[in-house]
Formats: sequence, C-alpha cells, structure tokens
Amino acid sequence: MNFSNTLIYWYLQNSRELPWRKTKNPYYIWLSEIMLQQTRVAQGLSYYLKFTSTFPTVFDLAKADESTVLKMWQGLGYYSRARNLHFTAKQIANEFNGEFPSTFKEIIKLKGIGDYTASAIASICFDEPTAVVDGNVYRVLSRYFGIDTPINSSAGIKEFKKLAQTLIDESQPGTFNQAIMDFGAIQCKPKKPLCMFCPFTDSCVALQKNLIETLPVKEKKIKVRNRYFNFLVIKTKDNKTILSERKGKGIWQGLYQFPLIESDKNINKNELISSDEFIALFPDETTISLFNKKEIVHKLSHQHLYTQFWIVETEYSSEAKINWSDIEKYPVPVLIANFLKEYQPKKY
DNA sequence: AAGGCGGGGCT
DNA sequence: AGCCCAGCCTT
Repeated sequence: MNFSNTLIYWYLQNSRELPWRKTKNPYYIWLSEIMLQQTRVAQGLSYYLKFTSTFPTVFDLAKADESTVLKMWQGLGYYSRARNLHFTAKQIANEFNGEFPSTFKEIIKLKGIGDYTASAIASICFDEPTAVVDGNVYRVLSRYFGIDTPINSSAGIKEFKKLAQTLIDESQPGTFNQAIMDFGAIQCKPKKPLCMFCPFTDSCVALQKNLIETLPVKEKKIKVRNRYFNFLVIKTKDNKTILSERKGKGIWQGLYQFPLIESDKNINKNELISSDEFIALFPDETTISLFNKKEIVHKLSHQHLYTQFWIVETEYSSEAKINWSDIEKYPVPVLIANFLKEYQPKKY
C-alpha cells in the first residue's frame, strides 16, 4: 500500500470523534480551524461548542459586538484570531450574502486565513485537493521521508507543501488531510511517538536511521523577554474602578486591564507611589496595599510577566466609571481573570 | 526573512 | 526550563 492509502486505513481505525467532523458546513469548519491554529484540540473544543451554540450562523457572529466575541474568546489566546474572525464574519454576511467562498484561491484572501486554513476548508468542505501543512504534517513527513530541511525556513515551507501536495489522495482530499494531522497528533507525536505500533515501521526513514528524536529540524529559537507589571486595582468609595482597553501593537490587543505601570524590575510601595505615572493618576490621597505578597509570574510563549496587583482605595476618582459588578462583562487577559477569581471569589 | 502574538500541557 | 500545539500578520 502507498503512503496515502496506509494513512487513510490507519485513520479509519483511529480517528478522533470531534464535533466539526460531523459537518461540511464551511462556517463551522472555518470556526474550528481558526480556533485550532497553534492550539490543541483539547483546549479549543469547549470554545467551539460555545461559539456554535451562541452563533449558529455566520449572521449571528457578524451581528455581535467585537467585545462580545473577544469575551467569548477569553482564555484561548492569540486574540487577533478573534478580531479577524469577526471582521471576516461581517464580510461574509454583508458582502457575500452569507455564502462562504468555495475555492482555495478565494478563501485565502480572507483576513485571518493563510495557506493552511484555506487548504483545510477547501479540501474538507469543497473537495478541492489542496494539501494542508501544519505542525503535524511537518513532523510526519520529515520523519517518514527523512527530510532535515528546517521546517520554518522558506525553503522548508515550500518543500513540504510541494511534497504534501504530491501525496494527497485527490479522490478524498479532506479525509487525507485530517488523517495526516490526526496521525501526527496521536501516533507520530513530538515526544515518544508510538513507533512500535506504527503502520510505517518498514518504510519510515527516521525510524530506520534512528532520527526520530532529531526530526523535524527547526532553526530559530524564540527569545523570552522579562517584564514587570504593576496593576493598579482602583476601588472608590462608591464601588467603581478603572479598566482600559489595550490598543496599539503589543500583547492583548482589544482586551481590558487595570491601569498599568510597567517598571524594569519589581518595585516596592514607596517606589510605586513616588513614580510620575502614579502621581499623574492619583494626585489625591489613597490607601495602597500589595495584594499578592509574592510576585505572580505569568508566562507567555515570548514574555515572562512578573506581576504585582496593588489595591488602591480612594475617596473618588473621575476616571473610575466602571462598577465592580460590571467587570466580568469585559474581555480580560487570563492574568487578570485569575486575579479577579481570587479577589472576588463569590463571583466565580 | 524575521519577529510578534497566549495559554496550556507534556517531558 | 524548554518544546509544541489543525498559523497568520506585519515589517
């Protein structure tokens, strides 16, 4: 049996039962694919169920406020996915009359959809033989064929796409694509792959040459940046606080946070209240206490955030317009959601 | 071509 | 601690 047939045979016996496998509706497939970008199935699953029940059609999603969409996305990460999802939903609803584009060439034009996602939707929903290349596919192909081209080099990206395209079963492209991804996720795992039960034991180059541990090759490593965050959790006498939206380029675009003073190291109370930024925010008398005695380290893939939450009690602040009971309506980073869970446990 | 963007699970 | 996950966008 050739590669494709062996793979599909494996898939018939080992595929995972997932809700988006029961449909070819491009709206649902699109939703699942966006959610699963750089995200494990286990993490994305509950979000998929929540989105499909709250927004059964693309029109429902298009009608929602962006803030509502972000709130529902809260905790899933890479929030530009949610903003692009919403943008594209409005485009499909308003300009395309709710009809999803049906060819790879048209699909890839949509915001938030790249080569992988366009291939997935075109193959699964419209039977177009366009091969997906995600992290699973890089791993499976680099091992099976013994290819050491770095998967994140431009040469590697082209090479693996071309190879996958020659392997795809043109009579069932969607099944082939899902099969190779499931195979990578379940069998040909990054660590401790299940080579002893593998249908490719006699043809896998990496297994024969003992290269399983070294393939695939990835060339760059990400640098981690350390940052020191001081969130000012305002409480006025009339039970209001300040939240502001993060704009611009950095992390958590579109999410809300307490006023933030960033420093180049952990600072104490005196250093905080004597800083220009603090004085600008609170010229009047305040009572301040540090909520977390030990710094909270929140790790993103590329930044480590050393965080202190300062409880700032003051008589009144003209900036404080949000009622405490309304905080939960705002989309916030997990770092802040975790704080709120401890600070006002009754709410959760 | 390179860097930025979350959060969580596994080793 | 480091790596990876149904990647994409910007510069």
